[in-house]
Amino acid sequence: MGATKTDHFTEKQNSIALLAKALGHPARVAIIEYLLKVDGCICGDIVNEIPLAQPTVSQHLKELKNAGLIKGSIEGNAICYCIDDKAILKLENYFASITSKLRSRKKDCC
Amino acid sequence: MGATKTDHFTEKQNSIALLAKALGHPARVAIIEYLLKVDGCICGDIVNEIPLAQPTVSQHLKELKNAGLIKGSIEGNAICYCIDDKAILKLENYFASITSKLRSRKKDCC
DNA sequence: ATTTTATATCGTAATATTGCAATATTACAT
DNA sequence: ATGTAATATTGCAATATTACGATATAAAAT
Repeated sequence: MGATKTDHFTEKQNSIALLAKALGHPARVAIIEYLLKVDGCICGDIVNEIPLAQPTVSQHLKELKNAGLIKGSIEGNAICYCIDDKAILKLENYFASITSKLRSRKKDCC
Repeated sequence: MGATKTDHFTEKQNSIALLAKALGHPARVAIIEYLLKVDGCICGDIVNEIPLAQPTVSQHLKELKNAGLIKGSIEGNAICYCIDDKAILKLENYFASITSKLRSRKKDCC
């Protein structure tokens, strides 16, 4: 069938999966890292930094935006994209809570 | 064409994307959370906890294992799965380094 | 030896993703 | 008004993912 059965899982599980999925492609990881490197918004030139054709980059940007990982606002004839801190923080908190639970684990395993 | 161009990105970008992709499905997030809840290895009964058919769960387990997020070892006629701490730690560190850079960001944006 | 239990693999259908050429849109500059 | 630059959308081909029934495997229990 091929369509994810999101209705069987909790909202939190779905939202984490959505964010993770958006970062599940190296081009999108590279975009995030580039936005981080330029320290703030970036108007234009993302396309030149990512080794993929312009429509493909545009599509990846759209997916990052849909997932809430980046925000974009029109700035003249360019577009200003930047990381949405909240989403990254959500991921950090999630993994931090997992590692904290792992550290307090009693049983040693595997 | 539909095949990810991994060769254009750094190894780190690819490895983060691989881990993120593995968590890019709510069933796999649910599996990780269940392994966390039972505090250690879990031999059997993962299938009963995830609302999907047994072959589907088995496939998701395989993907988590391929990505290095879980380890599995045969334990009689059952199989013992548990979280691989290193992978989760890698993700936590990655997002922590991003948020730390975000916090020290000069420009306020968007 | 046979049955049961736990898990994996195969085959396959439905759907999603990836990538890009072609084209459209939109704002700015001339 | 026309041209240019930046980005988005459309359409499509190649490939990947998701899900599951059927079947295989392998250890434990009877």
